[in-house]
Amino acid sequence: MPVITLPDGSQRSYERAVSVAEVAATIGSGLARAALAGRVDGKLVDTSFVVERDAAVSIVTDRDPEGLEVIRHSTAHLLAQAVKQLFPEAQVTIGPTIEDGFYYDFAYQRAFTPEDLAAIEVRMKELAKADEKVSRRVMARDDAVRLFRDMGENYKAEIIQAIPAGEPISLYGQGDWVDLCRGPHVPSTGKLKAFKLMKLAGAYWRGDSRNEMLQRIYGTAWPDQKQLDAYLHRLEEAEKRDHRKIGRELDLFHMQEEAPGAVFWHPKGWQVFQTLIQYMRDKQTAAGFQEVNGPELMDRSLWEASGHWATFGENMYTTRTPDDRVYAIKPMNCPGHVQIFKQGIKSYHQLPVRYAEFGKVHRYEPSGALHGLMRVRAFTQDDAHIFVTEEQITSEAVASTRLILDIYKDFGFEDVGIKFSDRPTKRVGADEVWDKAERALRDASGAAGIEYSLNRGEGAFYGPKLEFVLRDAIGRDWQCGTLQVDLNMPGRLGAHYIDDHSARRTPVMLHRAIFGSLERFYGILLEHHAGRLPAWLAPVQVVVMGITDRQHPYVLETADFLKNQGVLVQIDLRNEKVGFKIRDHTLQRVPYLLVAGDKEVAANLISVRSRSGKDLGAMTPQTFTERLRAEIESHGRRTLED
RNA sequence: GCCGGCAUAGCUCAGUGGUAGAGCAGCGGUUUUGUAAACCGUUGGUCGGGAGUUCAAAUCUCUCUGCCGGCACCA
Repeated sequence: MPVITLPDGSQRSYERAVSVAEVAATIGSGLARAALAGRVDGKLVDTSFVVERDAAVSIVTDRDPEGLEVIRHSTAHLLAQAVKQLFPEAQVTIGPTIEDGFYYDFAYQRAFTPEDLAAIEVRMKELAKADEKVSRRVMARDDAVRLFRDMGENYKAEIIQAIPAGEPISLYGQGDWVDLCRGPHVPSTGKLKAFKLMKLAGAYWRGDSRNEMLQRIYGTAWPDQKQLDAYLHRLEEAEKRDHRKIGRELDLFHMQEEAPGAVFWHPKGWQVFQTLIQYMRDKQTAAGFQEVNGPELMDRSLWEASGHWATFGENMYTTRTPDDRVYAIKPMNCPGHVQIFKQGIKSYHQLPVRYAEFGKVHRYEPSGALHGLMRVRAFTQDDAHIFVTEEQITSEAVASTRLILDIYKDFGFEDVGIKFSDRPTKRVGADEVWDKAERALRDASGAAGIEYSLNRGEGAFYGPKLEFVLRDAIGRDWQCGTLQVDLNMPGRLGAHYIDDHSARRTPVMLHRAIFGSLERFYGILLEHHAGRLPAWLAPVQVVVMGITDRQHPYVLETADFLKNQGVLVQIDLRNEKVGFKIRDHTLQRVPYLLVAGDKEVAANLISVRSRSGKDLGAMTPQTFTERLRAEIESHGRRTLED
């Protein structure tokens, strides 16, 4: 005689044990139809789950996040069912849900083609339309292993084998198809109304590159067609802000096959790059950093001493010179900075020593990893190394953390996540040293009052790190900044300072980057702003144009004035209608367009239009410049449009 | 690096074995223009590189390179 408590607190009692579906039906027929799963005392279950004693029950529908999960998970099963019907030889493996959808990995003797994908989707729609009942049953582990092995599903059998023997295994079936699954699943395939297969890809079995490659089919699923369409539209919008496309359209940079993973910066693109560097230079100088510059090429012996040769060697470019020496092109700036630190004798009075470099590094990345500006082989780091005493670690780490978060705000990134990466398998230094370094970084995090998630085994080979992760305008995460405590490399490279007892001590080195890779940060900015860089970053801040060629002298004069005030300005004297010029420069995402006709010339004014199409009225060039300067100094927090 | 796809004019893209195309951009001209595309004319490509099949290859095959989407790796 279960008494069931619903989410609104109301209670219903039943004569006998009831299923979740029956509970839904007694509440209302609409809810019964919408029920995808249930939550019984907090546990997610199928609608067929039978409640035998008093419990808190809620009905999960497609309006609940869990409901959407269930839809996606069940759609993954539907995909596998369709694949097995069309390609009986294919073996199933795993099919989890992911953000916005799901995937399923299959082992099959030949590659699936885009045509196969279309056929699979058609079959999925047929199966959904047939509205087959989804049933759940439980069996002992070894029976399940035997069942799947008999079906020729060796991967699945391997997965189940890994489950502890005592645990019962739940199987889900629909029509002729059965799969191992924890569930829950929709009660019948007819609940799956809006899905689409997205792409084919390779994926290693168990995510290990030493294993064979399976074929992964990605799909997306939503409660209804409208939400599916909205999702597909979002993808199209995201494609429009692809930095590679924007870079070409705005003539910022290009890449070509003779220099894979390296960037050719065009004049406008380099202007932005320089703005980023200058901004960071000013911030760092104010924070007590000194800019240095180390050599690109250093002898192999130095990289052996630093530990790079052994632990990072396969990512390094090397060159053999006519005198038969082997040099490596620097993949990191730290060894160079240690050399600078080592010159002369450093006293503890001088610490912390803060060296910063806009250092261009080269790393031989796997060809498949390259991706526009986001993943390149030649990139510039805003790399700093702070040499401190052990006592200074905390205060310096706290100061760096503050600086990092402060700088991200200027770029409009308020949502910053922090990860703590501890010792990796491939590392240098004794475990006691790592214990100490990890403790120091944890203490510093505590002192800075930041929260982080743990990223096990992802530290650098020389020390643990904090990683700062930005979330961009379309919700993607990008790891940019880093702060690392290094108790290894200074000693390996023979750095020391003299302490207050005239003794030689090895300094601790903090590695710190804020942009991380300037190239990548630039790409993130382009996508974050969809190319509409705020005026303080824009390569061309203003275009001045006339209506006819009568205004040309005034246009030139105005542009000169702006230029002398430090504004990045271009003129447009082309023989075109003003509408054409407005369109052209708007597409180029120029923040402000200044138009001069006879009226403006007569009154010494300029008409101002923003790239968003807003008419900001006529003002003197002087007023415009002052307002633009205020916008630039605020890093776009206050604009002319406000 | 691995799996799959793709590579045609500056850009976006047609062209599936029989003389390489369109729109935009560029160039020349006309037009002197008031806030997202005036009009007319016109230049431009060893179809990513190499090899092969064929009377004939942008098109079929092999191979190399690069790019794209994933995986693995990672800033």
